Parts: sequence; C-alpha cells; structure tokens
Amino acid sequence: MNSVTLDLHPETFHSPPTSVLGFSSEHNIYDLPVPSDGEPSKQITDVSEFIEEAGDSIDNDSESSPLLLSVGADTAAAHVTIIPRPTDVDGTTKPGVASKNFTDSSQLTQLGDGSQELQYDQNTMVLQYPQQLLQQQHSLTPLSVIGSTSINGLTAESNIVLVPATQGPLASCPTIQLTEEDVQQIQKQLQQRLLGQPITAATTMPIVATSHPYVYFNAFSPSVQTPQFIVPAPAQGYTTPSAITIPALHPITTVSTPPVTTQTQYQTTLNKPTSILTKAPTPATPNKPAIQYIKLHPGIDESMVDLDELQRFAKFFKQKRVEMGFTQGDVGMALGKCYPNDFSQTTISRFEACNLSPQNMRKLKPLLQRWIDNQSHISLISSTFCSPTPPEASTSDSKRRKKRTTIEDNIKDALEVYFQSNPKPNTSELSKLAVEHNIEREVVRVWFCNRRQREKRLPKMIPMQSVQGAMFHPTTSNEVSLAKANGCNEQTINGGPKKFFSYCDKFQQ
DNA sequence: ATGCATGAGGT
DNA sequence: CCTCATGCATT
Repeated sequence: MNSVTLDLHPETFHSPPTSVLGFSSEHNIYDLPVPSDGEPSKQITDVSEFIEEAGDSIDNDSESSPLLLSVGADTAAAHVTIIPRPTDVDGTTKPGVASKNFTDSSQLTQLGDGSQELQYDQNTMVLQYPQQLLQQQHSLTPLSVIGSTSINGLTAESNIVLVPATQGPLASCPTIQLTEEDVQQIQKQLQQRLLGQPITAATTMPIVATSHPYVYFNAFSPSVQTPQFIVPAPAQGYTTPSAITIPALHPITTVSTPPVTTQTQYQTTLNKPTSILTKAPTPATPNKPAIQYIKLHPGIDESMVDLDELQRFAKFFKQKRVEMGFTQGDVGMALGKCYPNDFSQTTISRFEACNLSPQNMRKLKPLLQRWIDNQSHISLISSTFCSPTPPEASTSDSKRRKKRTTIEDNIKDALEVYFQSNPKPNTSELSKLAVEHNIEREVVRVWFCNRRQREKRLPKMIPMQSVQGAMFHPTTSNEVSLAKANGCNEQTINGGPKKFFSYCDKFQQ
C-alpha cells in the first residue's frame, strides 16, 4: 500500500498552546502528498520533516488516491495514512465531502457504521471507503476528522481535514502559488512555534497542509466563519481571480503588527475559509459542498475546541485592546458606531473575562474581532485615530430602576447552600426562602436567576498542575467542578462564592 | 469587576 | 415563571 504516515504524536510533535492563526486546537491537512513508487509508510514526527516529505513527493503526480485514515488509540496521536485515490475513467477525481469526529479509536469504530459510506477496519485501524465506492465514479469525499484525547480532564485535539487538493472548500478559495522561499518561511515559522512548547491544556498546532506540487497552507474552522492564516504576506499580484473577496480593508500583513510577544496571532479576514495556496486553478467542480462536521459526541469535543478558542480570543482581544489604549468602555461605544448595537463596559469586561455564556461569547466574538481588525488597520494607516466620543447624555426618563439591594453575606451563603441542592426553587419555595431570610421574594427569585446564569458561564482555563488527577466535567457545574479540581469545598469557603471566585480568578490571565 | 436588575422572548 | 443578553450602580 502506498502510503505516507503522518505521526502527530504529542510526544514528538510539540505544538504551541495557541494557534498561529487564531484557530487553535487544530491542524488541517489537505491532500497529503503520496509517493507513487510504492514506498512503505513513513513516520513523520516533525512539521519541518513533514514539509520535506511533502517536497520530496512533489513530482509524484499521484493525482488521485483514496484516503485512508487511521488514528492512534490511546494517545492524541493521529495517523494519517493515505493511499492513492482512485481515478475515474476520465482521469479526474470526484469531489465531495464527508467528515467525522472522533476522540479515539473506539469511536473510530463507530464510524464504521457506514453512515457516511466509510468503513472501519478493526484490524488495521483504518477508516476507509469501501472498495466498490472507490471504484465507482462516485464522489470521493474528503475526510475531516477531529481527534481528541483528554488528559486530566483537559483536551488535546487534532483536527485533520483531508480533501482533494483541487476541490472541496479549497476549490473556491483564492489561490496563491508558493515559491521555494515561501516554503522556507513557513518552515521557519513552524519551527519557531515548535520550540519548547510542551503539550499542555490544549494541544494546538499551526495549520499545515501540503500537496504536490504546491503547499497548502490553510486554516479551517468547523464552527467559525473567520478564516485566518499565516503565510508569507502575499505580495501584490498574488491575488487570484476568485469568488472570494478578501476585504480590501485588511491587507494580509502577517507580521506587521507591533511586536506582540504572544504566540497568539489573530490574523483575520472575513468570510469564508481561505486557502492560501493551491496549485494552478483547476476546473472547479460545480458541486463543492462545505465540510460538514458530524458530531458523534455533540457538545463535547467540538465545543471544547470551541470554548478553548473563545477563551484564547478573549485573552487576545484584551491584550490588543490594551495595546491600542482603549478602555472597555471605549470598545463598547465604538462598536455602536460600526454596528446597530453598542455595548456597555460591563459586557466588554465580561467578554474578556469569559464571564458570559458560550453562546453569548460566540455571538460577540466576531464583532470584537472585526473591531480589532479595523483598529489595527487604522493604526497602520495613521496613528491618529480619533478618540472615542463620550456617550450622549440622554435625558430620557424611563422607569427608574429599582435600587440595588444588597443581600447580606450570611443570607447569600444560605441561598448558595440551598442552590446546591435545589437550583430551581418553585414559587412556594421561593416565598419560603424569602420569609425565612426576611427579604423580598422577588429579590430571592432574581438571585436564583442570576445564580443559574452564572452557572452557565464559560469555564475558566486552569493550568494543568492544578487539576492533576482531577476530573473535569464540562457538562456539569463549572464552578463546583472547578472548586473540586482546586481542592476547594465550596461550602466551606469563608465568605462563600465571592471568595471562591477570587480563588479561581488567580488562574485567569 | 461584579451584584442585582431589566426586558424580550418563550413555555 | 423561565432563560438570556445586557447594563446600571456599586464594590
């Protein structure tokens, strides 16, 4: 079997905890090159090696090869085995899309249900298209895979996307042809990112993809519409005829931002996934569906990636905001100028601290991202951008807001205890509590509403050491599980929740 | 940064 | 009444 094996074992493949492109926790590999000389599998343990590998096989025009996927079982390793795709009578490869998520080989097995015409071979641990299918003129569908492994409750993921180089989502992407220098530059970047970055909470990798005869460098995110990428800044003239418009406002300047000392580089453009490079435009297939992610375990793996990304972005955002000298309030108001709605300092603060529901975070992220993009751009053009304008003093007299009541600490503690056993007291229970503590029933009700809401906030990132041996339950109480993870007993903490949060906040950045 | 509150949209 | 997004007012 002609194959190339890409070994992404965490032990050998150290990748930075933050994404180069803002798309973290994933590496996407498009159309790995396949040597056509019948060479046996190769193990590649390093990106640079990988690229060399790719280079080696550049002249092999194994245009069409079936895709086989195998995944290491007990590690976060991802083995990608590729054998030549079948060629149709007319010599072309059919497009199509399929995708699978799995977290280990056991789940891989589940993929063998044929639901997506894929079969899993228990012995070889290979996921593949049935033989007949390969021979049919049927579309050979690209594979997208997310593999993840939990370590101490935190997840290391790898996301592998295999699509025919000239089809699928890439087909409609702007293309740029890489030069020798480009490749070297990429290599350099990758190597830098590989330096001494241990696998921690989330294994993330720069996006590497190669294909003969050119190298693909692509970022693809299943859930986000914002493509991001690094690659040697495309010199003018690199722009390609394409349906995709890269907003002129945002020249893709890779390293033009002032010396940011983070590994995180959010490079943003808008809209669709953007392939940086592909080989000469190929006859685009009319049928080019978007990659779909089929969730085997909805709400866990993928959302972990998602949450991780949100947190990372929040941090990035804050850093950027501060760098540019804006206050949270400024940003909130500024947003009002670009979008129908503006936001309060509170909201921005909560966003940065991830004190919002994941859903809310997701909603806000693109707005803030665009704002950052714009500001970056403006500051590049002229350093004299206008300072934010203060809000108009509105003299409207709406119903005056109820004055904020202060619930005594001991009562709050009691409510907290109650909440642990019954987070959703009914009317009578509410009344009972109100009487018991001699406060308005409405106040109690609102307290529980807010308490429940707090429960749904994004979990915070915690360093590995703190959670060693502790389980993390993403679907259960964030606070409680975090408390336990940190050896806290919520109910015994002096001062109740307030203190508890302070404790957790120590891990925030 | 956060506690209590509001109001819209849902059951 | 609830959830959810959001903010005033206060810490």
